[in-house]
Amino acid sequence: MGKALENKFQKRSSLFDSAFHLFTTKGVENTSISDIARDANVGKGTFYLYFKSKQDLEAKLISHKASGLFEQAAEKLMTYPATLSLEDKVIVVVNFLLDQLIENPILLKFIYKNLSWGIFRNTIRSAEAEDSGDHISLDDLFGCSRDDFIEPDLMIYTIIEMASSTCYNVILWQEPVNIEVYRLFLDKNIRSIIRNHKR
Amino acid sequence: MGKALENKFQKRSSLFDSAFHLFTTKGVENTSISDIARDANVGKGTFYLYFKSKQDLEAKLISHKASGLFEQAAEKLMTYPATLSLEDKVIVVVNFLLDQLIENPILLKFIYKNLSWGIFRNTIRSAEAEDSGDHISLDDLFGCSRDDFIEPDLMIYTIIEMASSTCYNVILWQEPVNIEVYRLFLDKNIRSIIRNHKR
Amino acid sequence: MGKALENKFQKRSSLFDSAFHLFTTKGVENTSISDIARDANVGKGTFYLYFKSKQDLEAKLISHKASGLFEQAAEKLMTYPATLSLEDKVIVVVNFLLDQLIENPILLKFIYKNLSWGIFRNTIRSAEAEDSGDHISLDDLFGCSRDDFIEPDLMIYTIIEMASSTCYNVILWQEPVNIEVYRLFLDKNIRSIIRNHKR
Amino acid sequence: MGKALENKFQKRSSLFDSAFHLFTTKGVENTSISDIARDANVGKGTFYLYFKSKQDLEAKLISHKASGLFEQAAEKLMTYPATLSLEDKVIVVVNFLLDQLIENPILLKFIYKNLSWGIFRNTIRSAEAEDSGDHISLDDLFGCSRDDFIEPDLMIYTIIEMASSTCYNVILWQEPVNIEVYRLFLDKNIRSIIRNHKR
DNA sequence: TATGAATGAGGCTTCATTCAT
DNA sequence: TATGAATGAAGCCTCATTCAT
Repeated sequence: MGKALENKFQKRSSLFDSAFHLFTTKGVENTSISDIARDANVGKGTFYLYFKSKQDLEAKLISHKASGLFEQAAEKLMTYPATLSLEDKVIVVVNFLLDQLIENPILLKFIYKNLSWGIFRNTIRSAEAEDSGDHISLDDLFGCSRDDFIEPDLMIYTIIEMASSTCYNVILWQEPVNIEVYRLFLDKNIRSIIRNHKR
Repeated sequence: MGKALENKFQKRSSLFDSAFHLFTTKGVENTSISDIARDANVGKGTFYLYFKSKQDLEAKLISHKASGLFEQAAEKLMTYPATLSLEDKVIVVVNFLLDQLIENPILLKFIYKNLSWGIFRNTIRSAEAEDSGDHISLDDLFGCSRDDFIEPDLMIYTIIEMASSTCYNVILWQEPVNIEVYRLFLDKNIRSIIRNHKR
Repeated sequence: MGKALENKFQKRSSLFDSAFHLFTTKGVENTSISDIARDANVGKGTFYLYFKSKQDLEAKLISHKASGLFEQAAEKLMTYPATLSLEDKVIVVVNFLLDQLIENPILLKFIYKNLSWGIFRNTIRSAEAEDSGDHISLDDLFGCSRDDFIEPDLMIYTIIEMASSTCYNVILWQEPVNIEVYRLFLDKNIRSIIRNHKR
Repeated sequence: MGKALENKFQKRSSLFDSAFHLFTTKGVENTSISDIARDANVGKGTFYLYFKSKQDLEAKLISHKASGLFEQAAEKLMTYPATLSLEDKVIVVVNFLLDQLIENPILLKFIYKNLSWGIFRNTIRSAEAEDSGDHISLDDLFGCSRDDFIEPDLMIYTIIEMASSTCYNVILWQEPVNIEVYRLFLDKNIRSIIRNHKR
């Protein structure tokens, strides 16, 4: 039983890995379920035992990858004193994510358009996903100082959207400036946004 | 001759309209070239007289729509005194675009992820496109006060990315706040970004 | 398992039969893959499980049919005493093939231009084909008396080309003479060619 | 009028040239009427003013090219004394054709499968073609010594089929021997065939 | 649970042919 | 006579999905 279960997880994991590899290499469009099954050394029919469709797999894969990122960010934050101001906490998190994506541009390419409010909410806040168990909430991330801000959700939303949408070109193509120059302004802009939301 | 030429423009235009309608209704993915041709009352082969592929049409359509938007924004700006500060000019333009997209959320849905640096540069700055003739430059938009700013391109880039990526959910789903609330903070944030780039 | 394998052979065989029927009836050009699949009571996609393209099927079909013919010729030759002169052996083989094609003009029509040096060498001599296993060599056919002739390959080549290219019109259209008249001269001419190559 | 007629011939000729070029370069199959018209600098509709279809053009082109060859062969024969034996005349003609095809393997490739009894008869003997006027008859070629042979048509047929079908591989691929070796045997074999038909 | 052969709908694209100019 | 835009039938091929083993 344990072995069967292990085997099951292994197959699912293998499908995830193959899909990620193919999606980032050939593009989601040009990757067929056959391709994924073949690459995962799994029968074509087996795919349907784990995922309803390519879209289903794609969503779960994004969720999976994004979860991993945010988890790591949360862990990173733990290493800092809890007394850190929210402003500094956000900076720490954003810069950590930036570092991750700089190191792993393929991951960036994949979750680019999806690492935004929708996925953030679904990934971080919800517990409906099957990948549940290891979720963290927004409040976990930033502590319970929400009362100090006007529209704190909007604030986070704006920061995430701005950071994720701008970093894509900067990291991948050094456009319109390289990442080091960009980081200076990003930090400044984030701090401004936070201040604009202070009560 | 004149008639033939007129007919040609009409066909191309008809294909554009049908494609826009179907893309925004059913999604680009679920729209086939057959669908477009049928909707445009045009033979399937006729499509290929005007576009190389669905991707080709999509790119041209985005460019076409975005061009239109920016042109209108530029015209709008003309109605203001030229002595307006760049800060105010940007605010005027962004708010104009916001108004357009609020009025036309379908257009927003379509150009959403594309109204960014890449398309902005290609659409506004370049003249290589076949749809040329009616392009406007970044300098036309904001005057020649670039020297007053550090990394003015990055500044514009950041503003465009932030505004376009945040407004999507706000306009379409009133998430995480409604557009009127959002506008207050957007203006503040834009002004902060501009100030952060002042020399 | 045995059943599945049997089913597979049956499908392939069915596709072969349908293709042969349609190719000889409507011509290769005018036969679509859809036609073949429909005639074989097989899904269109199934075709591609067995053949890469129509050309692929065509080549395999020619090889298949020609192999069959030459095998039978070889078997026929076995029934004659081994002491037969090469001249007589060739006459026996050619006349056997002629008889086969007279009886089966549709087969003649199909393999007509292909039953020549290229296909002969590829079909008879090579073992690289997937349909391998039942190939016979030129030496098997004629014994090892090659040393008695100048350019024995050229001799066989000339005979095959002459016989195959002439018999087409004669068998199918009785042009310029009927087959019985033709046979008299063919035998004489073949014997002459063989003598012209004798050392 | 003369100019219009000249223009007409020029267009037809241009279409012929382009078709020959494309047919021998890309193959008949892969050449579309559009290709031919474009290559000939002629409107697509214009094609249909001169030919009914690609097949029509192909037949006329083969006829055209083969006619040219045989005409030249006849002219060549004129330079020999009329007292030459038929055997020698045939050898002269065949060797002349061989020389032409050696010099122009592209032409060989094109008319290969077609330079046989059917086209020979249609090209040489018939007068129904639109390219008429410059035809020569079999009798013109060989004089009126037909009575000296049994089945003279079959004799010529056999020689033509043998020579044309064998020379293809020999000239183009030097298979199974090179052309110089082949020529020795070809001449011998032709002479044998003629003798086999002598009364 | 795992497989992969079979399916056929439906996508893309080409091209012969027509016809208004 | 000459053109080439327009057409839509028809071909090729892919692929998500099913199902018997």
